[in-house]
Amino acid sequence: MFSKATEYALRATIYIAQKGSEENKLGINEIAEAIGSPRSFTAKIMQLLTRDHRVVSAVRGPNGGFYISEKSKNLPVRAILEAMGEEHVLDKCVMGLKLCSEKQPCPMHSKYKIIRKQLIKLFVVKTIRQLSSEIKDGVVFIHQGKKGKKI
Amino acid sequence: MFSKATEYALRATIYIAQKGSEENKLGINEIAEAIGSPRSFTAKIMQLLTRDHRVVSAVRGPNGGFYISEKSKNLPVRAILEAMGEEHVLDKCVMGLKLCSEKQPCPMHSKYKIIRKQLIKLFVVKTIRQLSSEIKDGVVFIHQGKKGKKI
DNA sequence: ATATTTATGGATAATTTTGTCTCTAATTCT
DNA sequence: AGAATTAGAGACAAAATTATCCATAAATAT
Repeated sequence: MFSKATEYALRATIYIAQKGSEENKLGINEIAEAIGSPRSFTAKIMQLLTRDHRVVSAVRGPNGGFYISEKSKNLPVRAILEAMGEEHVLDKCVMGLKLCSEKQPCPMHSKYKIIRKQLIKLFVVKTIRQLSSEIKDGVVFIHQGKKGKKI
Repeated sequence: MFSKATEYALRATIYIAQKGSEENKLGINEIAEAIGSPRSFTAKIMQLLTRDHRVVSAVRGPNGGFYISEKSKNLPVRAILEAMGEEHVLDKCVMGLKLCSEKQPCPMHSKYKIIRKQLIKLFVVKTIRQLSSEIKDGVVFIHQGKKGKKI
């Protein structure tokens, strides 16, 4: 559904929200290890999440690291998608039609729009805070996926 | 949600199901133009859809081309995803966790599972035939999308 | 049989996404 | 002030996806 980058962003943000705080900032090494993402790539992603302090905040130097302000924790999960420039995924036509709409619906439109509506709602009503408090004990954030060639 | 390849596969299959028949096979040029996909790339995709005559059938030579048997039209849309090796997209965890489950749910699991269920159902109950009969007049299958760099 | 038409298969190229490395800038501590 | 620590930024590399090209195989028509 989302790109690897956005998956990492979701995991990193929620992990930071749960484990960190302004007093206890988390370093990129800890974050990357915790969520099972490549360190340097994750650092890049953090740059997207931190610019303009929109979602995540960062402080350099000793005892520096990443944290999420209490205010930012009230942002909807969608804010993470926005920071990653993938919020359009929620609105997209299943068949990839640019012009899919009520006026010119693709064959799946009428059925999918109901699902899309719930999907959008999920990302808008759920806040980062709510999600971070929903992490169950023993849940591993690590994902080791591999893909084979298809064509 | 899906790869470009799979989007093209969905569009091509449904287009062929609606416009073609065993008596009136459609050529790759017509198909690619109709659905707004690159010709040669679409030819590759057709190879995936036609192997073992699972979804689409193909005949070479003059008056040859692609068509979908009446039997295949009764296949669920999911069969297209399977031919493209993307059926897992329907089951995937939103956050990309390999081990996301009832036992070890990611923070979005409980809410998303309801949506996922509907998504799976949509792809299983809807047949290619049903979708092909749902194409509204004047609907353009063409999509001209562009992407910018994110990182 | 031959020419024509159409898909097939393989190699290759372009683009995008993912991932790495290194040097720099900011911050803190002593 | 200087050393240490941490994120930031840029160039670069690898891998996956998307796209193109060309020679070949199969089928038809003449």
